[in-house]
Amino acid sequence: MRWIAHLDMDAFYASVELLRYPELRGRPAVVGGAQRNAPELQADGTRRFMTLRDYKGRGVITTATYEARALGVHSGMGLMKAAALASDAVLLPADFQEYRRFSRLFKAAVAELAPLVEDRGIDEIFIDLTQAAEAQGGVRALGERIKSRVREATGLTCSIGITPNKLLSKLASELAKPDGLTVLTLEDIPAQIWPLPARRINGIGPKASARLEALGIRTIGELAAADPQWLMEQFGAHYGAWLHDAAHGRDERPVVTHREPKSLSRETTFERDLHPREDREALGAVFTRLCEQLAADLERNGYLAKSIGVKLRYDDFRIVTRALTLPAHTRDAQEIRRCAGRCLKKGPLERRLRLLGVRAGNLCRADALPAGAPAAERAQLDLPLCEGSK
DNA sequence: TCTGGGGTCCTAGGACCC
DNA sequence: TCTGGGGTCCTAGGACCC
Repeated sequence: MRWIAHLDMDAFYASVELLRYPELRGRPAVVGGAQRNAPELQADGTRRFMTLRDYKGRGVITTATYEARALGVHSGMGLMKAAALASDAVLLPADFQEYRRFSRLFKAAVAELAPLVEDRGIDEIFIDLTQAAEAQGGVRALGERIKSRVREATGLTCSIGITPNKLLSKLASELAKPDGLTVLTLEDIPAQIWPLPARRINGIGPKASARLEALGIRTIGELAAADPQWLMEQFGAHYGAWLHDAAHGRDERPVVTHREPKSLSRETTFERDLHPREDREALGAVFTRLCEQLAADLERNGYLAKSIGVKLRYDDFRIVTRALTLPAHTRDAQEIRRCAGRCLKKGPLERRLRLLGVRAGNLCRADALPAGAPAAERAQLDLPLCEGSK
């Protein structure tokens, strides 16, 4: 029997901003948009904040304070749409460097008490508490200690769910937000989990939940009661079987403390849609910059890529991807640019583009190329051709 | 008032090889 | 004239997550 915790920082980006601007506490505020919205200091020493009313552009909300959520705005919502609902809400520019700093702080604080931590992005982790809880007075006591340590280290609150697996813990952490601690056992599933909407399960998104609803299934309990054979007919063997297991709270996935990235990418949405031919110059400049950023990312993280791809989002929001595999691994900006250019030529180029992205896939660690790697790859690394590597 | 940026995994068809 | 079975790699799209 395992004890797995899911820890979720409460309104993370917005809460980090409130540490900087405590005068905003209690006011609806959202994080999103670009750097140009930074609050300006006035002559009397107070800060003048931009509100959603003042915003013009294509940004979305990354995080909303609970006060802003009460007005109906939520992450992922376009800022222009949010302005219609909460025009007086303060708009703060996203400062990812600062969020990453706080992310490292809270993760380090947790690791002091329980070292088996799995990263789930900037503001979430899974923790395997099975060993640590025995030595530290049980799961609930350890959960409380983790919350205190996170608060000491960051000044921020988090919500924790502790159950026998990841799937249930992810659900449980949301049950008492913000600043909550929920411990569930398998016996609690019917009373605590089955009444929840099926959409709350990690892995049931908008499409699947709409299809379930059309089939008369709204709650996790209704999903649990559905015939597994029938689910497999409706959703395919793999996903259908998973839906059945998930609804019954079954999940054996381990907590994984380290993972190698499979791809790195850079993309940007233009302020106005660009036409591949009419705006060739502007598009080419952006394209080159994305390739240079991607090359720098590969270099900084110590990876080489063997496949390069582009992503195009047209003005009608349709997405097309094109990719090519290289003869040898690379992290050279010019080579990436050439390859991405060839990919771009494959895509339909009649419509205006809203977004352009470049992706590096098929990664390998720069220090892990086999000794017999082709000369071109070794030349990239400035390694002598005769020296063998491990 | 149109909807960011960075990822993962799965599926499916075609090429190519034995 | 008609027609195997398996395996891997590559490409493209789509659902989903934070």
